[in-house]
Amino acid sequence: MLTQRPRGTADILPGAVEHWQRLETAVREVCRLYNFQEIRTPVFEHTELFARGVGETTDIVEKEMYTFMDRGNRSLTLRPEGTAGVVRAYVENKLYGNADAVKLYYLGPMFRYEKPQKGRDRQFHQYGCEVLGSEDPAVDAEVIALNLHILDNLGVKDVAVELNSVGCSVCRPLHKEEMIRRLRPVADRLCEDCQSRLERNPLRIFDCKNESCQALLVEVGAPTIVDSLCDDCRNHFDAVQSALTAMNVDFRLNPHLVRGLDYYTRTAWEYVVEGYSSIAGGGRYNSVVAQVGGPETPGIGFAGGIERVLMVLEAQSQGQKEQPQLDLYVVTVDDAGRQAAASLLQKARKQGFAADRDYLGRSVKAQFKAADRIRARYVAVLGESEVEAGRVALKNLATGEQVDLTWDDAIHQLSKGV
RNA sequence: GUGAGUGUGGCGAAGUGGUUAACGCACCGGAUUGUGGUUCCGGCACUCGUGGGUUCGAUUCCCAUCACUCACCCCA
Repeated sequence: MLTQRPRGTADILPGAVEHWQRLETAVREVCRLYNFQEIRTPVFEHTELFARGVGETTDIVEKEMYTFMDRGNRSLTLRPEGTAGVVRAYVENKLYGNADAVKLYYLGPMFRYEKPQKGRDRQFHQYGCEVLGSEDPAVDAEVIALNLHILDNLGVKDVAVELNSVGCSVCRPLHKEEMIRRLRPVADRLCEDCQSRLERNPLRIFDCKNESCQALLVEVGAPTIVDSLCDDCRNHFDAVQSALTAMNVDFRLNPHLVRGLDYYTRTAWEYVVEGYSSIAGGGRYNSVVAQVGGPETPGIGFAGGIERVLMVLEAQSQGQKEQPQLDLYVVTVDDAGRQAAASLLQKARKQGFAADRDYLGRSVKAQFKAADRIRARYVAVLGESEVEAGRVALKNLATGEQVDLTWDDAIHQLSKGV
């Protein structure tokens, strides 16, 4: 147990961490292009924030939060998602004082107490963007495009954007009522899951894989949410679509798309790759800021699952070769060589070359194999004769060429070749 | 949370109620001794997830537990 990580957590080891860094770099770079700025908020917040911000009746709040009492008897919760904390920071620091809409992004660990499976850990990681202070449909389109840009830069292929509008506080309740009115009389013919969905979130019934439920929806003529939008929402949704088209962003309408968090209004979307669960998703949330105690402020954002994006990326990029990791590997053949090695290594490193050596006293042959394994470009052989002459045998591992040089010349040589 | 499956050396993977648990890869050493990615020879390494129980005896049978995988739920 001592040597076993907690369930649903992962060690990100060398070899994998490079992929994480690449993703993080892509997020930062693309966000810069769209003039989004990074924000870092605490990993835990007052439990209340999530209860109010994410929604009391969501699965997240009802059964997935990591909640604990601290020594001061405060109820705190490890953040299950990123938006609530960002909104809290926005309100607390009065960022709404800005004339412009505030464009923020974040990156970091999130926590949900769930049964782990592929692409679903208890500590997982998201990157996400939020825009606070504008309900311009152009913002919706821009945010949708932004993540597509990130995924594209990373080389994720075949990403489809699924788009829907889930209405607002005016039209959604009406739609919900209508759904319930039509389905309640035949509720006993719905599957078990859908019977509970009917009261909580009837929209989800459209997502049920059970054919009889789908047939029942048709039979009772249940309206989709997009068909029930109020004029304002309809216009907004139309404008978002034209903006996306104008930006050359492909999307497909999915009238059944529902997002899990209660706070979404109007635009809701997901990024899906065939054969995988959605790798990112977002939505507009026009009531969250007020919900959390700030001034009535519209917001919109998305979050991407880092593990999920990397999973797709890995599956799609089989057989990509690694880059050389080391410029120089010092092979020592005897005590004289081993003693001189440190000095040669430091000289090389101070010149900006990545350099390493053997510390296990292994044979020359084994040291060469090690140099190969870590893809060193050059090997410098140091033995008594070299040390006495103040020289090294420098071998290019790719070409097999080996030359006898002074240390300075050898280090100079490192900057040449590939 | 529900259902199913899996858990043997660093990795992959055989195996049986009973003396020293195969093999492959990797790793280490050697092949006239200071040179790599091929070959040959030799070697190191396993509390058989963990804890109980049955048994003269269990890695192999039973129970529990932990972890992982898959599906559902839900989500990133």
